[in-house]
Amino acid sequence: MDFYKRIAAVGKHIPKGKVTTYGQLALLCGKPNNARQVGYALNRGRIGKDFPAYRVVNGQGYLSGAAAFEAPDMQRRLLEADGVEVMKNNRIDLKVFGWHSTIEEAEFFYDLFLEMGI
DNA sequence: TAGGTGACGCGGT
DNA sequence: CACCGCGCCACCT
Repeated sequence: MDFYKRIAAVGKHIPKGKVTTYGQLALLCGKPNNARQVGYALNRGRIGKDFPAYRVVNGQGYLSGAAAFEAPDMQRRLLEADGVEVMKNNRIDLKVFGWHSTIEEAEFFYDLFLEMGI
């Protein structure tokens, strides 16, 4: 299993106007205890330039990776361009903008990984 | 090879 | 809300 390739594959399905979390990506990729590695991979650019890293926040809705973008407010501006409301404290209301993936989607990705051989 | 690190997460105080 | 501790684990020294 190639964790990083899986992350890249899932990233293409995060809906515009929604955000996901490190933990949820790890879960969908089959490693529920590897949320830290998702952050690590993004920080080190291991996923790929086309991956929408700005749509990933931590479990509390905070833009914990904002400092790693080209500009400190880059992630915020990209999200607002998506129609996502970012609060003053650099936080997002996950109840409203969180991507709540379903069991069906989890199974979809499981099958996708199988097809892709990753 | 042994330890330190961290875009994490959860539970407790 | 703010801390804090702990479990987690691929990567780096």
